[in-house]
Amino acid sequence: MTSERTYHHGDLRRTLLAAALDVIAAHGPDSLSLRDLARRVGVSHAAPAHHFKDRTGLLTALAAEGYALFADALADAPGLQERGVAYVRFATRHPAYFQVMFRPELYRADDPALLAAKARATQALRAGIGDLPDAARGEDDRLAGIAAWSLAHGFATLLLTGNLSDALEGRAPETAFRSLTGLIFTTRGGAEG
Amino acid sequence: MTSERTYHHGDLRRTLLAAALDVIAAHGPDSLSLRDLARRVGVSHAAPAHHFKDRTGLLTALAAEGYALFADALADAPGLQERGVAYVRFATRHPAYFQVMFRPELYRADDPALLAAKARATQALRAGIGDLPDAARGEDDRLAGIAAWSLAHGFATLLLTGNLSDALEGRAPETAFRSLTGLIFTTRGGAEG
DNA sequence: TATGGATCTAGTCACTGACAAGATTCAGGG
DNA sequence: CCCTGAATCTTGTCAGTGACTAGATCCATA
Repeated sequence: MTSERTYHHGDLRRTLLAAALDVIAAHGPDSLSLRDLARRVGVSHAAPAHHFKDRTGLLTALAAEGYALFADALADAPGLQERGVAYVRFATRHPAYFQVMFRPELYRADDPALLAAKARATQALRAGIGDLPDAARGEDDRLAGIAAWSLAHGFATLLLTGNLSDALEGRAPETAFRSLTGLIFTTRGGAEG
Repeated sequence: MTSERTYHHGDLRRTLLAAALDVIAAHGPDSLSLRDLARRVGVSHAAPAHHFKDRTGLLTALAAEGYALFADALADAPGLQERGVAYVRFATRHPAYFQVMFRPELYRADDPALLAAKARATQALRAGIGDLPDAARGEDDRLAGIAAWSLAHGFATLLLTGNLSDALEGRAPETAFRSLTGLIFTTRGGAEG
């Protein structure tokens, strides 16, 4: 498919997304250029526009994909603590997705596909704090949920920005996060799913 | 000074930084353009280069200033919990500084002035977890320090990206964060400075 | 094999960051 | 008072980018 070049690429959309992930993982979302992407893939500079309309469109597609994968990763994790670990693991394994997802100014936050995937991820994140909807929960449970989210998100973010590299001293991030949460949440018995 | 326009601006450097803060607070660091900045201030498009060399230079200066203000804000806060509240308050009051500070790809992380300011902020952040250096502390204290940092940073980051707007339901962020930390850290007695 | 839609190319425009060369202003010494 | 050097700012230019338009090519299908 990709070896013999024809006029029609075959799966340009998928190829562009993959290339974009590479670039973002290596140099961040800011340095992502549609023209550079087109050059890498070997198409004209305007080809990406047909699949994504514009740069924001491509990043919107990436964010939607990211939220879908994120929801899967969270849903597979048993218990609150392991869901936090899965959160951190996702950030380290898929830094490109993660960075785009949490920079809403990069994409169209009202995109239907993205909203659906994000809702699924939010759902997976909330599960286990209590299976009740937000409104039916106690104030403390809601705050604890925000706390757990903040803890995982802060750890992941600091990690990706290089702010924990010396503090961890070579420890695996996931392991450090697991023992860290154990330290905090054991007294409240928050480790059950 | 600013009313009567002469060839020499008077304090162009300061004026450019202020304008940059406005733009970043309104539209994020990505949309910051040196040429737009020059237009706003009323100088030629190349004038900013003399003070900051390039775009990265301007953002480096902003980050350094931000870390200095951040260190002050943290140092003024009594106790670990209030230091966390100060962390969140800084993020909400100075979103432009905060965003730039925690996106190291935007600036020159090896800049001496920036390193000094950042070291001061790190010092202020660590104070109270234990006045010992990292290496002399117990494993648990070190992890608890990372946890506290992650919690505050995650909360602040989620807040600025709009991810907590519905979860907080109109509550003041600082207040919510205070009760949230109280919920978690009370059992460990981590509220003393 | 003809047709219409999907996919991709080529050309262009305004904008940006970076650089180079020159103009203006200021401070200080003769 | 003028002269000189340094600091500050302007003008001109170049390559790279996102976005848009028109047109070329290919494919399915009838």
